[in-house]
Amino acid sequence: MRPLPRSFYLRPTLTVAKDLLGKYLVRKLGRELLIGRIVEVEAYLGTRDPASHAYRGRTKRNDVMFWAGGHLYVYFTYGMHFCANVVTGPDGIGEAVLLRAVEPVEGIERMTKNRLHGNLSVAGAQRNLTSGPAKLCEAFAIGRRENGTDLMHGEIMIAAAPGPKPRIASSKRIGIRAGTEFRWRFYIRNNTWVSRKN
DNA sequence: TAGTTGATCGTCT
DNA sequence: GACGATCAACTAA
Repeated sequence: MRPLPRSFYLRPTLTVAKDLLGKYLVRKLGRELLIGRIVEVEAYLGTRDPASHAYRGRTKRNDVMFWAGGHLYVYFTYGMHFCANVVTGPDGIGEAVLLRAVEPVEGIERMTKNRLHGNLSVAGAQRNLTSGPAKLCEAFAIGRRENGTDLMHGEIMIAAAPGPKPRIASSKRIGIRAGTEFRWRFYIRNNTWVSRKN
């Protein structure tokens, strides 16, 4: 499995966001391989988007958002959770796509163990494993250390996946106060692993 | 089923 | 000193 090339991420952020749906998120963890099919994302458009971490300019926290496309921006929130973004566009613009949910494809046992070690419970069904931005980070063991990871290097990457292009739906973004007028959440229609129905 | 709340801490004001 | 790109447990009806 090979990572998508840098050029994939250097395109307009909304294009990349929709194009990420159906792709594989791949994590090499020692000898184990974790794979999830991306089913839900949100776009954050840098300094022109009031909901974006980059809205008020470059800081120590959001610095990675301003790197060139194809890096991973991981942030800590609510005192306990991590969320992962794919940086998009050329160097210096501060745009990214939040990974909100994936469908587990491979390494489900490892993901379950990772979830048990974290803050969140895996209560009940397997559909709770990766159906939210903090849940998928816990399952894939993505935390502070992974902030700034280059997705070209292979440790964490996004790869092409088999199958037809998924049917895409859009909605308002979740959990934000400003910028609610934009429908920049994209997800695969009728997919069980999407974080909530809409 | 919808709505509310506690947990918990780094970052920015 | 306030609050968040969350989640799960709880309450009410």
